[in-house]
Amino acid sequence: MNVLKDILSERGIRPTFQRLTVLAAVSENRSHVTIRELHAALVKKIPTLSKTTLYNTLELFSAKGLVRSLSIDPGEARYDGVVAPHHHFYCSVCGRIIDIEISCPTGRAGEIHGHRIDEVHGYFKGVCRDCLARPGQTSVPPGKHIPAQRRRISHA
Amino acid sequence: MNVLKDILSERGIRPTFQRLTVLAAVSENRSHVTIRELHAALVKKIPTLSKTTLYNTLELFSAKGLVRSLSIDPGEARYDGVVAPHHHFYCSVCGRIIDIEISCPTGRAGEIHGHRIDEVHGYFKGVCRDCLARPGQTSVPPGKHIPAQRRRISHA
DNA sequence: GTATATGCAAAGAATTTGCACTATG
DNA sequence: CATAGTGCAAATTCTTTGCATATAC
Repeated sequence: MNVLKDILSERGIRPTFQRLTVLAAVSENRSHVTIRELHAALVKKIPTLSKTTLYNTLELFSAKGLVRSLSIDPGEARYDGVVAPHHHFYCSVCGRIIDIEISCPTGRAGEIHGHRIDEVHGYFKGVCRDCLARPGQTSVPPGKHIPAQRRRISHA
Repeated sequence: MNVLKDILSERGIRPTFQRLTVLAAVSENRSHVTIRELHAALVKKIPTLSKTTLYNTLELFSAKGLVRSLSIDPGEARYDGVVAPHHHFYCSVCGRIIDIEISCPTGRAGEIHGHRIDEVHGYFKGVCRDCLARPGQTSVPPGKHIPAQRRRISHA
């Protein structure tokens, strides 16, 4: 647990209890959490935790390169604890995000046409293997956006 | 103008005046418009045009492959009239989106690890050439998100 | 002790929904 | 005429802001 404290200190971030808890959650968890999910999970440990703190903390972490902010899910930001270059697959049926382990050679350049590149994002949209297999869901039209509220499908 | 009508009819979309106007605007305009921008531009032609219709129309067009919905700009969806595969560059200072004319070979596959791929999105975040050149703006920290309201910078 | 972080409540903005009205085939 | 599209207003949801309190150094 002192490792996390060092990670923050090294980057000039005050290691508060909230920040350490968030960093632990995002690092362990291999998933791509939303503020909402993270808040729901962490209020169990910190009952007074506010979403404001989560917004502040995750933007700070993102600026310091500790997490990556994903704009895949329309209408809700997601955060990835894995900073190493990789791509993502977004399932338009269940809303799940799956890691795709390829990296873009072009992004390494650091600049394109004079524009400074800070981040490289690659993602694919479609229907995931599980949703394709699930009967009655096979004919989902491409490009259809499913709002967050009615997208909760368990992949048990 | 009858060409646009045919484009819609061919895909089983009723060619209403609103839809034809939207299709014309998105096709001509090489930019990546938001609902807000599109509404501001089109109320001049159709004073009664509602944002609801724009949301409906653009989602329909996206589902039919006439436009591509971009989730690059955090907090606001953008629509691209160019469907051909290409990437995008998002400037975190001015919020502008610039086309990057490279295409991803992996995306052509149609499927990855059993997941069906409908769309391929690649984008880079950073600071654009113009904003780098503008004095006093050169030290923008990477990853910082600028809300839409205070991001209006003219590139005249 | 001072600067910074947290948390609450309220404000702001994008998107969705319900329903009456209108236009298309 | 019947079906499908449009538009208004209200509701929802995500995100940001202001300020008082609490915490780290």
